[in-house]
Parts: sequence; structure tokens; C-alpha cells
Amino acid sequence: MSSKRASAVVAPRLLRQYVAIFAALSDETRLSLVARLIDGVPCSISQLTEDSKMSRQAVTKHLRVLEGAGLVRGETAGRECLFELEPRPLEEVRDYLDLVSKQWDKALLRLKKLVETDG
Amino acid sequence: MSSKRASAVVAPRLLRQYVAIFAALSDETRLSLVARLIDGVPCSISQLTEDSKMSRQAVTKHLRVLEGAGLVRGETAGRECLFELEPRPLEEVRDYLDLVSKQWDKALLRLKKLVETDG
DNA sequence: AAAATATGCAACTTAATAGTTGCGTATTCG
DNA sequence: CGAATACGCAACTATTAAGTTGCATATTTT
Repeated sequence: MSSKRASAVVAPRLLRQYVAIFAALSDETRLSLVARLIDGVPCSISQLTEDSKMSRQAVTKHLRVLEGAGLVRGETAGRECLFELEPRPLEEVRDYLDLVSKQWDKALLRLKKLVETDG
Repeated sequence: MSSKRASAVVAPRLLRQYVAIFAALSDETRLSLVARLIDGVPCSISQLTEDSKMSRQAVTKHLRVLEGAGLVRGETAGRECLFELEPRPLEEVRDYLDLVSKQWDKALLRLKKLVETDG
């Protein structure tokens, strides 16, 4: 095994995708929108605006951000635009965090052994 | 069972904590710092600056952001400040995303049953 | 056809973020 | 002690993000 240091962890390509997803989730309004859409029922922008204290435009922008990160998908239906959740990216990011946690655990074990061996 | 709509999902208090963590992770430099610290070995600001193409000050700021979200902890040792990873918040956020995914799965099942029943 | 509803587009303001530079201070090394 | 190293603080710029408002357009509804 090589490695100057322990971890590449993931390709930069993926890294950037994760960054985009984290950015999309780093806003209370958007996190609430995700929570709101989690029951699987598509909602129009107007509906989503109703319980948000913000202007429709603001909500629209947030939805576009979520859409840009792939967390949500909007489809026009007549005069309204229905949004629904897209769970894939969420799962990917969860798996990434899971990987990081596991690497951490491994690292601690390694350090512990090191201490026992030559400490 | 009550509920106008399916989900409260989490308390707003927690929501905001998650937002802070997501925000801290929504930057490539910071995500790289986390990746860099995952081997459990504490690193000084200067060390972390070396492989980053940025000024020390920039790196310092990023570390403070991570610290503010609880993802990292810095301790002064002599003339240097050693940072190490704090895995707890990462795990919490991972668990949150896991919860969301599971809720999504349940929601889909429910919708499917609904269609079978009265469709 | 007219009124009401649901959006989109664009300009603008305000506030936050990322990054820089310069300077001062504490700590360590020779 | 003097030089080098590792930081912190503060000011400043430039870019991005959040939110607003006004207006135009398409789709329903009556």
C-alpha cells in the first residue's frame, strides 16, 4: 500500500457535486422545502409559497437552486409547475458521509494500535 | 393519526444546526480540509496551508468556519495551532439524511398502496 | 371574453463569503 | 540574543446569494 497520506477519499469531480448538494441544503428555507416535499406529493410553487412567509419569487429561486443540485425536479402542468423530490443525490451524500465516518473509525483503530505497539 | 401534512421531520432548532453543518461543508476547500484531517492526525494551520494554493489567512478562515459548525477543533500547542476532526456532527447529519431517505421510501410505499386500493 | 390564477423574466438592494495584504506578537531554533 | 516560524487581527476588494418589486404572459374559470 502506498500513500503519502491516508486518503484521496473521492475524485474531485464527485467532490464538487457534493459541494453543490451541501450548498443547496445549507439554507433553512430550502431544507424546509425538502422536508415539505418528502411525502411524495408534488406541489406547485404557489402551494409551496403559502407556508413560507416569503414572496413567490424567493421560493422559486430556492426551488431552482434545489433543482440545480438535482434534489428536486419541476414539471410544468397546465398553468402550474409541480415540484417533487429526487432522492438520489440525498442518498449519495448520505453515503459519502457514511464513508467518511467509517474512515474515521478505521483511522482511530489504526492510531490506537500504533500506540499499543510502540507506545 | 393526525397531521395536515405528513412531516414535521425535525425541530427547527435542529434544522438550523444542520443548516450550519451543510454550510460548512458547502465549500471545496473545507471539504478537502475535512478529507485531509480524516486520518486522525492533528495538523497545524501551516501544514494545512501547504497543500492548498491559498494564503494562510484563507485557510485559517475556513478552519474557523468548520470549527464554528463543530466539525473540527483547534488547540494551541506552543507556537502552532493543531486541528483535528470532530466526527459527531458529521454523523448527525448523515443520520438526518438517512432519516429523510427512509421517510421517502415509506411515502412511496404509502402512495403505491393508495393507488392499488382506489385506483 | 373577462377575471383570476400561476408563472417567468429582469432590475435592483442588501448582506454575506472568499480571498488578499499588511502589520504586530508569541514561540522556537541556532 | 537574533532570526525564523506560526499565528492573530483588521481593513479592504470582489463576487455571490437572498430577497424584493414591477411587469409581461400563459392558462383556467365563470
